[in-house]
Amino acid sequence: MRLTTKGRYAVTAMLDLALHAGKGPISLADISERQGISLSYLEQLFAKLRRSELVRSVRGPGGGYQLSRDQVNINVAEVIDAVNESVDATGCHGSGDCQSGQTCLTHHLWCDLSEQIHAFLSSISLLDLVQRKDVQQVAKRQDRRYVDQLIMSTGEKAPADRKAAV
Amino acid sequence: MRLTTKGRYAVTAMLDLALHAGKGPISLADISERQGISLSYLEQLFAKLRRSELVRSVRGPGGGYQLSRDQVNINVAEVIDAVNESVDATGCHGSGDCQSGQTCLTHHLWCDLSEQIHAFLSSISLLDLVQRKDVQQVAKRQDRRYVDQLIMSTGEKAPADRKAAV
DNA sequence: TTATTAGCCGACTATTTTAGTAGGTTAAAT
DNA sequence: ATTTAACCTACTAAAATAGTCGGCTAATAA
Ligand code: FES
Ligand code: FES
Repeated sequence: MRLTTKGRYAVTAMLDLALHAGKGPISLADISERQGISLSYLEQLFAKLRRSELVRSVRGPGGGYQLSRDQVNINVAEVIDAVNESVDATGCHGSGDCQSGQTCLTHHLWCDLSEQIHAFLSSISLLDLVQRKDVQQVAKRQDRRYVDQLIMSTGEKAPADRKAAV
Repeated sequence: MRLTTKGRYAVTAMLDLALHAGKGPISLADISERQGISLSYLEQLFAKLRRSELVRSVRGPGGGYQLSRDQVNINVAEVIDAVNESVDATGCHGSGDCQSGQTCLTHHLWCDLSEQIHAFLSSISLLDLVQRKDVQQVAKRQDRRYVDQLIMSTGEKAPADRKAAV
């Protein structure tokens, strides 16, 4: 079992998509900027998310990604699973044969744990996350920061005027 | 967050110790044999388990390891923790600053998950495991196999007589 | 006393995974 | 025609995993 940045990035990116839904496709460059994730790495993750049919892509200018299902119908467990980070805690992947073909002493414990984690993560939908106060706060901060950077790069306003400009 | 063979081995070995408690110290060679874990690797794991004061060692012939506390007072979470496999699912180790010093979008989700896993694993004591039917069955099989091998290596009985010999 | 047992300790290593980078191709819009 | 942004393959540095190897020390038993 493992849960590293790969799975965390995937969930974060999907949540970013959910938060900015209804404004047309979101480009990976935007997500990269807002969430601080390398663009090329995001591309790899989204290739997997697309293969798992969790997102739809639109090519060309103004293109990007959209959730392929309703937010309430996508849960955290399947996002993590899509990028090959299994939520499985057993060493035998459930088959009960990790000790030279036979069941090891702790197999059932790991099965129970896997079930526990899976039940928890699959009970949480993207909509649940979008509606959380703490998520909304962070999202607000990120959007402000993002707009700031856009203005900075266009580059005609002094830092003190930034907030007024928005 | 990670849960690999390191943590699984540690729990398995500790459970082996619990199952054979009351028969004096258990040598790592015995555990290695029964559980199919490399002896040298076990030594490394037990060095950590000893530092965390989960086991006591007895040196010399007839020596080995014993649980340093009652089975009911050792839980799975602390065993995993002792071998440096954190049960923490966050990327910031709880400090909430993984996105260049600020809290990332999914921080609270991973905190919740960590809490969930920790609550589950710390609610299970070695005694709980020892009392499980499935554990007892596997333990029985392993003990039989182990005795078989002892006889084989002493080597004076034909395979057909093995069971009678015990 | 001497051999054996079994814990203790440090260093070394092959393999795998992670977290990326780099460089290009293709489809759609302006 | 140019730009945008998805798409794709291959490569890579660094870290972690799952060990191995060799030697040392304390305690017991012959
Ligand atoms: S973890 Fe399933 S048999 Fe060991
Ligand atoms: S996981 Fe804690 S801040 Fe990102």
